[in-house]
Amino acid sequence: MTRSEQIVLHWFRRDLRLTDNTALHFACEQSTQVIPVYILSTWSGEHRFTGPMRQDFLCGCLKSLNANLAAKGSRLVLREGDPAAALISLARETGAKAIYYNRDPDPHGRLVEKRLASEIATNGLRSFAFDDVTVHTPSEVLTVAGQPYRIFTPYSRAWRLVPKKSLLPPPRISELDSRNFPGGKLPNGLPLPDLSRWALSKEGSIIEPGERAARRRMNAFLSEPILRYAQLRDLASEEATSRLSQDLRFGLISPRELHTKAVALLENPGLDASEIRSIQTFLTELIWREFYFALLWHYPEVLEVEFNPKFRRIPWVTNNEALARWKEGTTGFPFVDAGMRQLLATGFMHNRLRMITAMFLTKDLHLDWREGEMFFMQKLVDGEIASNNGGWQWSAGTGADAAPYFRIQNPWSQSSRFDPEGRFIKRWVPELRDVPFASLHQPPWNGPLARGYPMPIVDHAAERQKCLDMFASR
DNA sequence: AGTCGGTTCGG
DNA sequence: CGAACCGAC
Repeated sequence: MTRSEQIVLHWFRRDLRLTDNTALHFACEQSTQVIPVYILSTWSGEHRFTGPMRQDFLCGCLKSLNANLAAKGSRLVLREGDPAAALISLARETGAKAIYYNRDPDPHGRLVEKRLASEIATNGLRSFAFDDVTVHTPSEVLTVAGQPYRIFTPYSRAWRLVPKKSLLPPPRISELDSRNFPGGKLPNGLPLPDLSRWALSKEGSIIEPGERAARRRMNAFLSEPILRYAQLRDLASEEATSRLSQDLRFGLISPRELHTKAVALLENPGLDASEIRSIQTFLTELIWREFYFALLWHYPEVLEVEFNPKFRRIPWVTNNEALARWKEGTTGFPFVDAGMRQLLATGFMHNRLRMITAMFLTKDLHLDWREGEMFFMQKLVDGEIASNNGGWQWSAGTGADAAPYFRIQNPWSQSSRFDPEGRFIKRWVPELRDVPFASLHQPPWNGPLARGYPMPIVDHAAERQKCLDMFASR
């Protein structure tokens, strides 16, 4: 394509940033005018895969993206409905000849791209798609036989050996100025959305959205906490995780940039062994994210069934009362309830608590992991289909390289290991504020722990045994 | 990215 | 008699 007088669209999707954005970079490089567009969804009320917290974060990100574009002399053009139809009609209105976008590797994203590709061909338009959501695409990390990996450790070994692309140059003024983003000439669009668009209302308060806040979090984490990540990340009351999951989910930061910067820290000669181990532990977490994207790419059926065919006939129980108690955080297991209430109040849950609450749902209550998977998607700001499914199947013991079914976390001993003084529990379950912390780590033998706090809904030791029997008989 | 129940070992 | 270790699930 020649650069002269070429108008193109950049379709923003889950890449809500200007920095190191692959499709946006090439759109700017290969055209003279880039029209930035985002297509809003039109559903209303309940949604299987999202909810108010994540939609609210999205609204904040769009507002921030619009402001960042305005600083370059442009603005975000918002349209709605079927992306293929909306993009084609916007291209027709503006005389754009091509649509640039970053691929969304989840099944829904792939479907939309397929429709766009087929409709675009009959409209005299071109599209240019780029890989941007992960450091490596699923097809870049395969066994020597060309098969997808099904076990994490060999996957991660192969992943590390794949050559890494270099980062895109920081955007030059000329690529992002008003010649590329001609604000005055942009077509009209919808106003920036708020939750009323989907007939939702907000409950609780979420982390700050937008590229600037995300970059601040990334730089803060890389400047120091990453060096203690291995020792502290599992402690519930230490805020020692990276807190970057929602930023990767919405593409507020580039996974390549995060990876490159973390690897660069390893070159620092002043590091001691535990600091090196911490950086490597964090890199391993990034690779888990890539592993789950690859699994969902190669095995999209995991959204419906257990990855491991051996466990597709587990008789998961239906118990609406128990499910409701789990959802609202009133199971009588302090650590489980604290995690669930953190989720309800903030749209976030500490990773250790995600495992514990998930194992509690599947191994203590014997409820279907798909119920928990859906609930997490509806509540989590960082809800990512691939990682969420991978995590749930891991916890349920049904997944690729999952926890063996007999590895069952004990919610009482987990809290004594990872919240010894009960600080996390007391923060999120205020009824328990005055309970001596030692009492939080064992089943109460003497009536409720506190007024207004329920007795445990099940006996962990007994349910653990039931679970072992249920799986062993498969 | 387990827990449990059993055994061994040292004070 | 508790901590450390070990195999089984």
